[in-house]
Amino acid sequence: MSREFRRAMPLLPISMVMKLTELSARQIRYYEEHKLIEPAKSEGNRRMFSLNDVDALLEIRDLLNQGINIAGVKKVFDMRSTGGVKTADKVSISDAQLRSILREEIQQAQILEKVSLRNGDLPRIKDEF
DNA sequence: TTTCTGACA
DNA sequence: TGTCAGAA
Repeated sequence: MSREFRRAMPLLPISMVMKLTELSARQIRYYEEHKLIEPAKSEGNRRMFSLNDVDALLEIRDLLNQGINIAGVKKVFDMRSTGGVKTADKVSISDAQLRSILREEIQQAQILEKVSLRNGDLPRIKDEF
């Protein structure tokens, strides 16, 4: 079981992770703020990333590129650690996960649409007075 | 020199 | 998200 141990070893400085993941330091820190990753810290409060962190960041990047937001990424991660879909597909999200997320994305979009409609009504109402 | 945090656009 | 300032 030393494989896992090594993958969990915090070895890389943020500069390396930036190159490995194509992400900016700003983004990496932002994802950390949102608990998507939890890098270890070392001398002088510097972040040290493990290979697992890099993997996580790569997935976060892909998920984000698929149009999923931070909240969605969180759910995917939570679902993996929490419930059923443990191993298997790490390459691509399972259909169930994708649908679950998409469903909420659609709901959000609908809500936004309503909000914008309401805002659009305000000016009209004002004009009537 | 590199990275950190906080803040503004 | 990018970028800047000030500190370690």
